[in-house]
Amino acid sequence: MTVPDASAPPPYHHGNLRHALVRAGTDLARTGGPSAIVLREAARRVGVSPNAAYRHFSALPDLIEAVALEALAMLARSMEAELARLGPTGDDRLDALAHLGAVGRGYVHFALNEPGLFATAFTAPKTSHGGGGQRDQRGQGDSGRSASELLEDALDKMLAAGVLAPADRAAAATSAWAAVHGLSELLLGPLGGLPPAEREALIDASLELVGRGLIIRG
Amino acid sequence: MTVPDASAPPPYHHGNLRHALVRAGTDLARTGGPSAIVLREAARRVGVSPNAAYRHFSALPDLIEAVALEALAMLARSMEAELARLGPTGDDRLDALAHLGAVGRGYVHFALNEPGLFATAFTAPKTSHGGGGQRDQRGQGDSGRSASELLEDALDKMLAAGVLAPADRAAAATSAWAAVHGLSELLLGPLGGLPPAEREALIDASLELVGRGLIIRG
DNA sequence: CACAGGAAGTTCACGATGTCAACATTGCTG
DNA sequence: CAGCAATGTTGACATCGTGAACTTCCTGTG
Repeated sequence: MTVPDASAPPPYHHGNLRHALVRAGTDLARTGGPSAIVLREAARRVGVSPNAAYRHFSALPDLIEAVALEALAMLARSMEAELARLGPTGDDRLDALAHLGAVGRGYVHFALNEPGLFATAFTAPKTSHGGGGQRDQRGQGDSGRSASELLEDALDKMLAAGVLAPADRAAAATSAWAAVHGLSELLLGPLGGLPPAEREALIDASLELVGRGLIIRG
Repeated sequence: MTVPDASAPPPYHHGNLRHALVRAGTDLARTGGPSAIVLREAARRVGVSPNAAYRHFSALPDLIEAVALEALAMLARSMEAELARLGPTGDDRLDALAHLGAVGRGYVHFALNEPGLFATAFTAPKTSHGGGGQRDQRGQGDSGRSASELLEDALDKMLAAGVLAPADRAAAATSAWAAVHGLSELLLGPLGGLPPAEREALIDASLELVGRGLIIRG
């Protein structure tokens, strides 16, 4: 279904090498994290000479960054998926809280389901930011919104529902992100051996702590 | 001052190669993170053949793990340093809160001051845990307590002061750790370009959020 | 419709790295 | 003082990222 015409021989030179390499790189990262992305192996899997990659990427870090962008998009999709299974309760406040929780859950679950890609998503964006005008660096989900934008949306909803104090709004994004990101890393690293049951309980507890910290006092 | 006897020629074979290699590896990690730890270079710096390292480490990951342990110890020391500058206020509750804050601040500051070592501290402990009886895996600070133990101490103090609900005690450690760890990673990664002033404000806000989430309601 | 231009790949080559196997050295122990 | 075992050294390999030069083959121009 991906290939429109299977009978024809592979097009011109290859067709779309760049995309194929990113796919191969993604597969590598999936099982071994960013350091598993090895240029020669990716080329090998695509059936092309190692140096062919240099027609599409300036160097290895460039490929890795492309994979990271892909991973970021998947992260966003995971959050969207969790959002999609949300039923409105009728109470704006509860809805807003649930919204934030879903975003967080989607985040942590992506990390747990795709540890290699998750790790890849957060490494080495050191390459020049180019011009400087663009506020978003791609990596969006199906809704066209990036992971961080989905978080901001959730916080805005809380603000609108009156569960989040305007004064806290600014730091809320980073704090919430930090809590969820840290939890993910911990679950993948030091707390790796945790049984699924305890793990889920911990996720719930942590998300609740974030909520408690954010919610307007009283 | 580090070398007790500078007049004598280097002892037997080398003296204490293992330690020297870990030191060299630490220096490498300091500027480039775990991936900058390269066996041959470490050996080169110590003035020894590459393969000499294999008398002390089964392979590269083994060296990296040793460096990670060293980094963990420095992390603990950073937290201890922050604790040391704490003046008792007379109020147990405030003391407990300040204690937790200091632990968190020591954590984040270490991450910011030693990004490479911080990154190294949390990577690839995948090697077999050996027997299975030992509850602590080294990496202690000068007080003999590891970073995670220092956190637990802070939480116990909060419990004793009545600021932390016993029911929350279990998840508190992980949640607090996650928040602080995530904040550190974010400040080093996606939020890397933040000006110091904003950064400090963010740290304060995040630590306060953790406090708010933990503190007994009311 | 041929053909030049250039994009996309290929082949060769190099230096660096992790690691294995065999060999050399040296301090300690009986 | 002899030999053993720990500690280092040499030599060799496969693999990796990457640069330079060469080859194919699509595509736009006359």
